[in-house]
Amino acid sequence: MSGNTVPYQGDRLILDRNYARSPDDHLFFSQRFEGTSGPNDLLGADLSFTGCLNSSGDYHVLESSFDLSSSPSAEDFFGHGDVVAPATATVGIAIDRSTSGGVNAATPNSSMSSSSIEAVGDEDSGRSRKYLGEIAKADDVDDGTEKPKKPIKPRKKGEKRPREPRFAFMTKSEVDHLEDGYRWRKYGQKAVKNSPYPRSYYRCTTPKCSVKKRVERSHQDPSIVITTYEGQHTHHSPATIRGSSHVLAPSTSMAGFCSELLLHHRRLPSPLDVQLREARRLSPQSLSPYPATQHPQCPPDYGLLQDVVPFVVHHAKQ
DNA sequence: CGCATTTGACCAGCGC
DNA sequence: GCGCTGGTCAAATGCG
Repeated sequence: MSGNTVPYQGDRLILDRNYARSPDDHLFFSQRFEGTSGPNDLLGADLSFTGCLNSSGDYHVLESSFDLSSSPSAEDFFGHGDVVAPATATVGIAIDRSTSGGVNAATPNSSMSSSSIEAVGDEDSGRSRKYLGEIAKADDVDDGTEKPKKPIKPRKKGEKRPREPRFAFMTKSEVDHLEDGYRWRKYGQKAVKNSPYPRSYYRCTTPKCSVKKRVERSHQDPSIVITTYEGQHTHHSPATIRGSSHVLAPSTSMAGFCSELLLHHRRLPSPLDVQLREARRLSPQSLSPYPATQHPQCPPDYGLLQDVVPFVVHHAKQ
């Protein structure tokens, strides 16, 4: 795209490349921004930094994610209809590590995307592993010997571990683990190379739900939390069942993403709002066609939320 | 007591 | 083959 993206490319690319360690990680972006970017241009430039106002990294981050209206593939990703304005401190990064080779939109919900979402690989490699481990343990009982600490994994040689579709995004937040309406159990934490902040691993506590998410802070900007969802929820959000959320929770990781946006957004500081208004003023055509408080599908009092929520709800209902 | 978190160890994949 | 790193497991521990 244009050269004005270059100055901001640096730290953001570093940040994101920490995520995209394998070619598969790039898949989604490569496809989504095909024609505007080289295949290895992870997100940089081509995520349209139009309307950048100043050197605020956060703001550019916003722009990169939600300037969907100017992206030729915005509808490919979010489905047809309204486009959301960059009115949140959360930054979308789509990662699809599907091994199916297709362009699985990382939004595993037909209501959000017309792309077919196929089951990717086995149900849950980790769970399968555990399951196999349990079998191995059962076998160990027979010989009466001290069982090995780790189960034997009969995975075939050269068989690549299948990956669930992933969807990652960045959120400016002081808390690491954002509420998204689902219940998560932390099952691990690891130090991340080149980052002083550990990465936490969470798994949905709902039985038979294989969704996982990773949460880590950006070492570039510690105020940014990077959350990566993997897999699809097989159930509704408990929060939705309780009727405590505006989000319709269509049982997808995208729904989790959206609800997280929503929930988190209520904690955002107001300066962001100022930035966004200014962005609209300077570059209205690249942003939402609607004023921040007058989105046609949303009551006027939601403030910035409506730039995100109506879009989500609208598509979730379809 | 049941559930969640912590944490050290293990394993797979990848690059050299 | 080896080492590094990410991802996961599971026992120990904490907490309500």
